[in-house]
Amino acid sequence: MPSPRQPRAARQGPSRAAGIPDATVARLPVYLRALAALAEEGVATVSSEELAAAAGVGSAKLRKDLSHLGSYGTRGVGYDVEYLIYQISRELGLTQDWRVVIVGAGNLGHALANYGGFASRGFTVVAVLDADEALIGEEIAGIRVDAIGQLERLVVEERAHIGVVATPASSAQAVCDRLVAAGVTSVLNFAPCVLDVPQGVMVRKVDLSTELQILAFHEQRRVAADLTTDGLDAATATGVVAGGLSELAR
Amino acid sequence: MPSPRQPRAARQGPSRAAGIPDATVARLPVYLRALAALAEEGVATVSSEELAAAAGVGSAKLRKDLSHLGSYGTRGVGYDVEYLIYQISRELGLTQDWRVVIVGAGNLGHALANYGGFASRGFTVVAVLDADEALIGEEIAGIRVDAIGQLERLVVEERAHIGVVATPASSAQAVCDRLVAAGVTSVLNFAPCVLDVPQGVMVRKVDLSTELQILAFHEQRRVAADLTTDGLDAATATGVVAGGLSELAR
DNA sequence: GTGACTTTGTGCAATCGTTCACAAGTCCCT
DNA sequence: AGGGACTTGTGAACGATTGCACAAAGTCAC
Repeated sequence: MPSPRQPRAARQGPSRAAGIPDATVARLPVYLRALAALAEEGVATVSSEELAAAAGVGSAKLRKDLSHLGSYGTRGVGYDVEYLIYQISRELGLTQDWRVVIVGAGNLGHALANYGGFASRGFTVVAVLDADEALIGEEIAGIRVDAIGQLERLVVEERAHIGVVATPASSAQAVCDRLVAAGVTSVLNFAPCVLDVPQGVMVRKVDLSTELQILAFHEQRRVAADLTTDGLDAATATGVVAGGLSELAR
Repeated sequence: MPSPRQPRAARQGPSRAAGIPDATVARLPVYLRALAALAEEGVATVSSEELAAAAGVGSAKLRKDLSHLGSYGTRGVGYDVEYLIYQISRELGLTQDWRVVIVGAGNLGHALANYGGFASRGFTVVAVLDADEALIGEEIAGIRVDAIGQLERLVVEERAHIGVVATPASSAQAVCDRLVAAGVTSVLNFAPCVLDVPQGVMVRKVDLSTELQILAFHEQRRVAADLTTDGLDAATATGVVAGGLSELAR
């Protein structure tokens, strides 16, 4: 049997459909935030060097990223802050309002619903849902917590685009399925699990535990390197690590 | 050939020092979680195909990732679940306990301190700090909230490795500086801003707002595509987009 | 022990992303 | 008006990551 064709389903990768690389898209919000801070200070124009420093990237990368949107800078001068804010916002789709449903009103759901950044840039929380009777009726950030049973009705009535899953992992997939069935096409998942979705639905995951584990990896690596300090370079550290592995190589 | 040696620049990128690519490290926690779920179900061995499906990646990628840790599989059979859990845990540094300080006991700090995933895998919250007098003394998940003034003392006394910044953006940089000065070498930043740290300190950012904006980009892209391909199936979306854009067209 | 079957580990090629280096504009000063 | 200083936008080199295809290495049935 020659290569059992992958059923193409549940493919995370969404879109080189239009010419903006995913890596660039992921950085645009950072630029936008840096620009907003500059605008706040009354700065009218920035060079790629300055903006890059504020965003924590290299200037060449920043210029290439922005070049994917168009030629919005002026040579010899830099970028007009307000104009660039507008262009990036437009590209990201922040000029329209996106309606968000949050499922799960536990600690995390509370934090999310109260998060100021939501409203600030075109995102409106239209519903907060939970399965726990005790939470239903509570008001979070001016929004009443509804029963999970209202999910389908609210998604349709409120024409929600984005669903936020802030439930325990055990119910995340079921909640996600219901969100998608009701018409949600983008899901932001805070539950520590992989969500299966039909082709065409976009999922992004925010995972505290994963981030901590990545930090732990680098901490451990640092400690291993420290053991070999005093004039020894990284090559030696590599040796030490390899030695650690060899302990189990047989 | 003059061989233009890279000057070992103080890049953010920390570590090709040892052979594990960053992209692989970022996926190891996902594999670990999938493996834990399998172990829970009593599964003893998995093939790369099965594990890859559970983790949402391709099987070739998974095998290449695991090959960076060593040869822990058995050809013709697959991977022993328990053994692989142990190996990945060890590589990630989860076999030792990492002490975590959380700064900010607002909504997010509460959620983080209560997050079960912390304790489950080698992470111990040793302190929760806040500047708000009203919160000090409160107990979250069995830990008393201390005043921000205790930061330096607690980091040193508790020998904390990792700092979690869950404060407003306005105080994030100051808090981060104090954490680093006190001896923290890894920072997990939830505040919506870029943190400057000295060379050698690792920062990772978790940013809700960024994730939402990335989703918005793809939503917008999808809607635009629907306009060209589909007929008037998504009449509502059509109206919304046209309206949203026209509002800014002048 | 043998042969059929399964699955890993990996060289290779293609793709994707980053960095360098510089021509082409723009502004300012004289 | 012209020259010098500065900055963008981008071709090209480089490096990292992904996906393919298959030999090597094991298991299982008999």
